[in-house]
Amino acid sequence: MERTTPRERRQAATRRALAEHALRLFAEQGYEATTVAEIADAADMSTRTFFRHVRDKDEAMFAADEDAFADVLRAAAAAGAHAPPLARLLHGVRVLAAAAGEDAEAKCARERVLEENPALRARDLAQQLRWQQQSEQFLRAQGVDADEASLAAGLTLTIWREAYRRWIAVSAVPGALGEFLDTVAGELPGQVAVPGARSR
Amino acid sequence: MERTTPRERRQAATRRALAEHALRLFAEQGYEATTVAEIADAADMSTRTFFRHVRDKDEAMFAADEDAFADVLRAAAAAGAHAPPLARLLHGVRVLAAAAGEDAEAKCARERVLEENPALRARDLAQQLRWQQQSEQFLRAQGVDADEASLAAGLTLTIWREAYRRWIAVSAVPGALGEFLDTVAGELPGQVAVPGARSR
DNA sequence: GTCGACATGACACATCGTGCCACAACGACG
DNA sequence: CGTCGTTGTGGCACGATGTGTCATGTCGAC
Repeated sequence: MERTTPRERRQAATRRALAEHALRLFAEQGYEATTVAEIADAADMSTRTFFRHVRDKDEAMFAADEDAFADVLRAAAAAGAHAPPLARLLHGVRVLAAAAGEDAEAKCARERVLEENPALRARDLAQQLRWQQQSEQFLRAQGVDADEASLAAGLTLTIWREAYRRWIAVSAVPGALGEFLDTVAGELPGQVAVPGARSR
Repeated sequence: MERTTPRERRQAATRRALAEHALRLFAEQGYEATTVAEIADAADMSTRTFFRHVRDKDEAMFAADEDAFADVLRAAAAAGAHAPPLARLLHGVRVLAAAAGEDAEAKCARERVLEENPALRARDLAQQLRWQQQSEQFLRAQGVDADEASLAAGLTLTIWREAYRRWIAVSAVPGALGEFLDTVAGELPGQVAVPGARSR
């Protein structure tokens, strides 16, 4: 059932507000030029309280994403254990694709900020790695072989990233991200068919 | 011909020394517990000079890796433009596998440090992304279609990471990394064959 | 109304990273 | 021989980040 307490809801709202203000300020005046005090001011809190809600300045921008991934695994579980591991995970990330389509403008702004700030890009990649590891654990919990689970999770992330890249390249046309996921997944066999294991 | 000036060689040596001391100190006493002053002391320089050789504390550990990737693209170019894009890049990363086999202990220590410090892990991922982008540009310069180049570069990185993970899992047995590369590449067709593009 | 758990603020503090100036080594040039 | 410019380095001050600690406020339970 997953009841959420008022306290949890209030904290989630605070994180969402922090993420919005951080993204806006970073986009407007740059990451380095924005101080923690400014973000905290925008969100009506002291800097000390700021650091109680997010670990550091970087995390302000990603604070809201933390909770977005549980839906992916829920959808993946709904795909059923009869499907191939990669297909299960792909079914899950379609949920993420639908959610991203909701606020395409924010995703573009976010991507511009990541582009210009290697530190934030690094943070983003680290978050994706955590998602990959959670996906791998999910598959293993469903009985998938360890190596196969790891590779499938890695491939899923690669497909997601490539589809996302193409989606941003076309200015995040609503709904197109899901189609790109299918397109990229369809290109995989052609990529891997020939080279393979030249086992000596 | 690529002649290196004495100045360049001296700076490279300094970066290598910084990387060794940083990795050792991070492994011994932890990343957070190690101050810039300690690393600088170990390398016989002031903190001010430390920041003239590396951008920040993180980069101290990665300072030596910067130059390692050119060899990969050289080897990839040697594979010839008749091979499929993925095969070309895989041929390149085998060079990296051979180099990594030289100092397996250092790679294990490094991996332990990365494991325990999300900030360093993030930095590592960002470096891998830069390599991926350079690989993509390399393929495009060879006439490969943009989307195909991007996907091939992403797949290569996924294969590398999975092979590297398995190599570390067996305590970096000398020479095994190259074999893992072939193994993982050989598993790809089985992973992608079935799920593919369920185009509606 | 009182109590306890929790959120917040204020202050001090260590550390990080940079701007600026000073000093030393070294070669070029008159 | 002396002066200049370049390069590498250290010292110092400073803004900014992030944390420990204590004090205050808020809110529900009783």
